[in-house]
Amino acid sequence: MSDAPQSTEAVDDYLKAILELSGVDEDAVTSNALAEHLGVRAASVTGMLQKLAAREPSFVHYQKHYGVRLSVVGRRRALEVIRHHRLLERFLHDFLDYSWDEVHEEAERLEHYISERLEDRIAAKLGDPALDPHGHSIPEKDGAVAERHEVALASWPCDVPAAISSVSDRNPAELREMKRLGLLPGTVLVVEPGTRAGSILVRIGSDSPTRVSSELAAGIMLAGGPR
Amino acid sequence: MSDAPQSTEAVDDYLKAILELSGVDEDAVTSNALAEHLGVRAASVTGMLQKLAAREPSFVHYQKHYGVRLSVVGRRRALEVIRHHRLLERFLHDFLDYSWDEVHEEAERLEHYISERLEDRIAAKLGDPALDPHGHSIPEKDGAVAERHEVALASWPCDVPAAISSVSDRNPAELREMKRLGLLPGTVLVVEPGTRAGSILVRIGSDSPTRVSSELAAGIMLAGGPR
DNA sequence: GACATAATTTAGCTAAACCTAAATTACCAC
DNA sequence: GTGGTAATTTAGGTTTAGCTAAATTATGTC
Ligand SMILES: [Mn+2]
Ligand SMILES: [Mn+2]
Ligand SMILES: [Mn+2]
Ligand SMILES: [Mn+2]
Repeated sequence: MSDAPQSTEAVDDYLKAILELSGVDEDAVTSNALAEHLGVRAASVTGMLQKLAAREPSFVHYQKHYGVRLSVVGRRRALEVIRHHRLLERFLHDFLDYSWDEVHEEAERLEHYISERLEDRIAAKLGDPALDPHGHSIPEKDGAVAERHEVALASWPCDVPAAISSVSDRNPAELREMKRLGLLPGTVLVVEPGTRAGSILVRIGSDSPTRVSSELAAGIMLAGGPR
Repeated sequence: MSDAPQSTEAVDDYLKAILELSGVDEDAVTSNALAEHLGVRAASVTGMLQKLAAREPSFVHYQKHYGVRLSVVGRRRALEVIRHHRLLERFLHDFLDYSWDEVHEEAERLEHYISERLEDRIAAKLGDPALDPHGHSIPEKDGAVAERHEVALASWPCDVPAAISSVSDRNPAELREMKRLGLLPGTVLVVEPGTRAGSILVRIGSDSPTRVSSELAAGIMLAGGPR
């Protein structure tokens, strides 16, 4: 029933960015990295980090000149917004005929504005999905996240089969290209020895190998192959 | 492809309020009426009206001390937002199990943030509906609005049958009460002579008459009965 | 025609969230 | 340890949208 939103779109986006950039080991994130990721100036980041640290309860632990980490509360909110984002992507894709390169932009805005009720109804309609259309796992309502070991395609060894576990949803053109090449979550592939600087040679099933540019490969994450 | 939104949530809400308050004959709307409707101070309204008038292209025609009217552009945007609102209400109600007293609040926020694409997909999914769950007509994509003659229940003559055409969606408790009493859009009723100050006696079909409070009645609009 | 009252506007302030330009600080090399 | 460079913060400014308090304007009444 309370009407005062606990956070704004900008705050949400900072929290998500800190979570994403801090990685699995939850390193401190630098102002510059955040500025780059969010497309704002470093000075603006400093201003926001000071506010995020100052609020009660605090969303981050911030040490001037040494970077920022999420507090428990901040992490909780970041995961909530990511849950919104991924549920929305799944919903737009499965129920409203969005293609997988269209969902991200729409979800990026709406994630901040849907209520708990809508979140729950969408999750129910979808049957509580575990993954979004790009293979990213959807945090549980209580903030639990499925642990997964992912390795970038670029650093996967040759001749060891692996399945694509997820792909970056940031660039629509790249997503269309991945789809064209058959590089979808779940696809099993083998990296071939013919790797050159600037591209990687990849075989899917028994087809002839495909050359995947480094930019495209950078967005592709693998899980250990079928054992 | 352009990313700069033409209006903000606040601007949208002012435009909608001006449209609603100016009525069918499009009277000028006073600052006080807007302040009341929007829940802000009259001074804030003046400030906003000056901005709405000053922008290029202007959203309103504003004469200080004499009220405000929508420009063609402003009216166009107001109708666009109302289309979003009513499509969202219909969608939440029909596809996501929202009850008719829950839809308004959610739509009130989301109406400002859905893209043209999502608007179109929702409309398609619903089969281009003409009415929202409260009986209000949904403006067409080109801004056309179906003309309807509506009369308040309070000023309808006795013993002349009429159908409920729409009900106010502003108050969830009132909506639940209307539903309990069977006062839904499409319901045919007759006003009985037993009208007292504070309430109206209404007969639905061949049931025994129901007493409807003035507050509830104030939200109920009728169309001419079956001829 | 002058006044009281109500409606409305102006003036000056606040909070978010951004910006640029100018410090400041950390840290690496020598 | 002293510099130099890159990273970061501070200082000061903008825009949007609200606020309060103090004018100002419109208008109905005598
Ligand atoms: Mn976002
Ligand atoms: Mn995604
Ligand atoms: Mn609104
Ligand atoms: Mn409605």
